[in-house]
Order: sequence, then C-alpha cells, then structure tokens
Amino acid sequence: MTTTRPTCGNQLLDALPDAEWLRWQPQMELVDLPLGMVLYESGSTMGHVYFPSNAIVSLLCVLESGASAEIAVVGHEGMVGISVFMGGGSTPSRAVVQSAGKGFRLRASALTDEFARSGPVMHLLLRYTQALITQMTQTAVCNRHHSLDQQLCRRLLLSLDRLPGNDLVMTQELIANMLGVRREGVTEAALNLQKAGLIRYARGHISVLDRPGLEQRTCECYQLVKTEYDRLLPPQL
Amino acid sequence: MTTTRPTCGNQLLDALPDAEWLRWQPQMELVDLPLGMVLYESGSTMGHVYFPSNAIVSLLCVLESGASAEIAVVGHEGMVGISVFMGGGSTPSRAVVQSAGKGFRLRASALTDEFARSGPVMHLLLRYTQALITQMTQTAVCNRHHSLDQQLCRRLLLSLDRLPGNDLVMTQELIANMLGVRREGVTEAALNLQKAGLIRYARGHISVLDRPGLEQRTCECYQLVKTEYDRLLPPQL
DNA sequence: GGGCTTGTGTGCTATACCGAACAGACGAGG
DNA sequence: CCTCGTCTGTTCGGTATAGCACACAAGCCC
Repeated sequence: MTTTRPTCGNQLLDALPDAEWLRWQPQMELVDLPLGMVLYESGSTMGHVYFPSNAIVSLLCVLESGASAEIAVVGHEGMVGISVFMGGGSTPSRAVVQSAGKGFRLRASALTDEFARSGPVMHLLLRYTQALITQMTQTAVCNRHHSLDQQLCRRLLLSLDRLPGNDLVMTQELIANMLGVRREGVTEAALNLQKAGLIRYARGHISVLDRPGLEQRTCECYQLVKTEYDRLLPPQL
Repeated sequence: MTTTRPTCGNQLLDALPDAEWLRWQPQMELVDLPLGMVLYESGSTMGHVYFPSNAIVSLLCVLESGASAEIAVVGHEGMVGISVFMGGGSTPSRAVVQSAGKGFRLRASALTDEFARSGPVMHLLLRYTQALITQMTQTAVCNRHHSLDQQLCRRLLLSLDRLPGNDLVMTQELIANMLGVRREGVTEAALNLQKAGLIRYARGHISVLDRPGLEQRTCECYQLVKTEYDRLLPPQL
C-alpha cells in the first residue's frame, strides 16, 4: 500500500502528477477568500494565481457606464488568472469572490516557471483554458437569446455545482450584477421559480428544493458547458 | 543586404522567426475561402488550422433553436482553430467565412508538432489566444448592454480593419445573423447610420463614408479590444 | 418581356426589460 | 424597545426588440 496524497479540494491541483505536486507544495498558500474580495482588477498585473477549493469566483467585465456582466464562473474545478501563462499578465476583466470560502494561492512567477517546463501541467492548464473559453462563449449567446428565467436557473446551477449542499448565499442584487440585468428582473424571475416550487429564498439565502426541475427549466447552455468541462477535464485523470 | 522574406499577408505568419517559417513553408497551402464556407462545424474534429490573409472568418455559436451569435472575428491578424493546440481538438462553435478571400492552411498535426517545441511560436499563439478571449468577453458584454446602432458600428469597423479600402460586401441578413438580432433591426440601424451620412449601402454592398464618425458612434468595446490586440501582438515583433 | 430569387423598407402587435420610485419586512445593534 | 440598513416585492410608464406579414425593387434566368 502506498500512502495516497491528501486531496486539497481543487480539481486541477488534485490532478497534478506527484512530481509536480511536490514541487508546488512548498509554494502554495491556503488563503481565505471572503465575499466581495477582488482578486484582480481590470488591467492590473496579476501577482498570484488562485485555485479555489470551496470558494466561487466570478469573472466580470465592467463597462465605463458601470454596467457589468459575468463572463465565467470559477470554483473548485479551475483556476483564476490564466493570463499569467497565456501572456500579457492582465485582462480587461475583474475577478471577484462571489461565494466566500478558501483557496490556494501561488505566485505568478512560480506558475510561469512550471509552465515553461512544457510538461503535463501545461497541457492540463491549456485544456482548462479551452473549457473556460467554452463557458464564456456559451454565456455570450445565452445573454443574447435566452430568457431571464432560464439564465437564472443556469446561474443557480453553476453555483450549486461548486458548493456542497443545496443552499446558496446570494442576494438578488448580487445575481442581477452577475447576469447584467436589473435587480427587479431577478426578483420577478426568482418569484417564478419559487411559485413553481423549485427554490425557496429569503434575504440572501436560497434553498434549492428541486434541482432536476431547475435543470429542466434552464436552457441548453448549462448542460453543454458541463459536458465540455467533463470532456476536457475528466474527473479521473 | 540580406534578401527579405516575402510577407504573406497574415500577421501571425509574418511574425514567425525565420527558422520556424522555413520549417512551415513546405507544409502551408494557399487556399480559397469563398463566402459561406464552413471551416469547422460545432464539435467536429479540426483537421487543419487556417491563417486568413484577406478573408474574414466568423466564429459563431449556434443554439438548438437555430439562433446564433458571433463571438469573434478572425482576419489577417489571427488564426482559426486554436483548440487544436489548446487541447480537445474541437469547439462547440462554428467557423464560417464571412468575407471571401484567401488564406493559408496547415495540417493540425503540423501545428501540434510545432507547438510541442515550446518555442517562440507557442508563446505567440498563446498571446493571440489571450487576445481572442478578450474579444469574446467584450462581445458578450456588448451584446448585453449596448444598442444595436452601436453594435452595428462596431461590427462594421471590425470588418473594415481586416479589409483594404472602405467597401464591404455583406447583406443585412448576414449582419443580423452575426449580431444575433432580427434582420429588420439591422435595416433600422443601418438607416440611422445612412441618414447620419456615415455609410451608404445598396443590396449587400456597404460603402463607409466616414470612418471616424463610426468610431465615435460605436461603444468603447471596439477600441478596448483593438488596444488589447496591439498590446499582445504588437505589429512589429 | 415574364417569372424567379434576393435584398430592403414598413407597419402592426406582443413582450421583455429598463428606470425610477416606493412600501413592506426582516435582522442587527443600540 | 426603537432605529437603521438591507433585502425583497410592487407599480407605472417608456423603450427596444421580437415575430409576423407584406410591399417593393433590383438583378438573374428563361
């Protein structure tokens, strides 16, 4: 019997080969990611990359007018800060903690060093980036063509997939910012879902009562993105 | 005096170091890219990658309902088929020639071989991918928050940047498919621009009369993406 | 010329979402 | 207890776009 490596809760980290894991371990910091924490501002140089374990991070694109839209969600399946290894070192978007929790932090230079080895880590990160791109593009079409009800379902499922249990902590105001719509619109959509018996919520706390119901009510975008993640990043590597 | 290498019209290819250029040259095919040609279908395996010279390719995301939206535009500044080296080998989007012209084609395996060398080509392609991601995300917010008039301006400028001269060949129907809106909406927006003296058009032919006017009327998204391309892929490498 | 396709303009209704204002309801803290 | 801030529900009017139907005009083929 070999002693198995302890899992850290982040799928990318847990998928690392042992050699890489040993190299990284001394440099990884476990950090708190409180709600609202800004990991990167638009255009800022990224000093670290983050691997969420039970936290969820939103990648937001903010316009001059202050209006915004979420372009992707990152939780225990991914990492925040891909432009560190893609090049450029910054993006014109903002990364905000949308559900508090913990995550691992690694200095950007450590990641670029690892990336320069062109080993399995590089290919893992590139496949992850490809999956992220799919999420972004599908979100874009979804914005354009699907109803707010459907988008709300999709968004709830995205959070649900990245958290244990069936409870979410998120106000309607927060959801509105993420979907890029008015708060009142979210109120209405949430009422629809509540009337249908799919969710129950009160003051920033949402309990999902009928997850299959949500999956049925949402648009194709949710499943399509999920399938692509599974294809590119199989749970068992 | 050394003999200078002939330029081929694609910025990525022209930016290749001589060593890589010599390796690639025998494998590159110059191909015709007629209007409407589908380079990749959603989910299909990519056998080649394409480097447009004077053609323009749209990356479209198509929904089950048949509705679609363009997520990015690729012309002489880039390449089509990034998922070949990102991993996976396919994307859930479609690549269609939106303006006829020529381009260079390379077998996917040749590109992955080159990529595996982890040389300057890899970093160039990754930076390009990063720029493409920016274009996708900005398009997503733009879809959400900006008016059809502004989006039409942006879209015309995108084509204009990738073609010589001031004339575009594109019907309103085609533009509507790309922007993910109704054809009638495009008619109205185009009328606005024509009344303002910015463009003139007739039966699929658009002449841009006042490019600065278009730039002024469009939203921030256009300039932001352009700036990011210039940052990541400086014209002089 | 006649008949066809393609591209463009227009007129309706329906609906989804925005903007703003406001009312109630709950929870925390003094 | 009361106050205050946060979160949610509701309302009303305005606008942008969808969906549909149709008219017209220009080019193409016969």
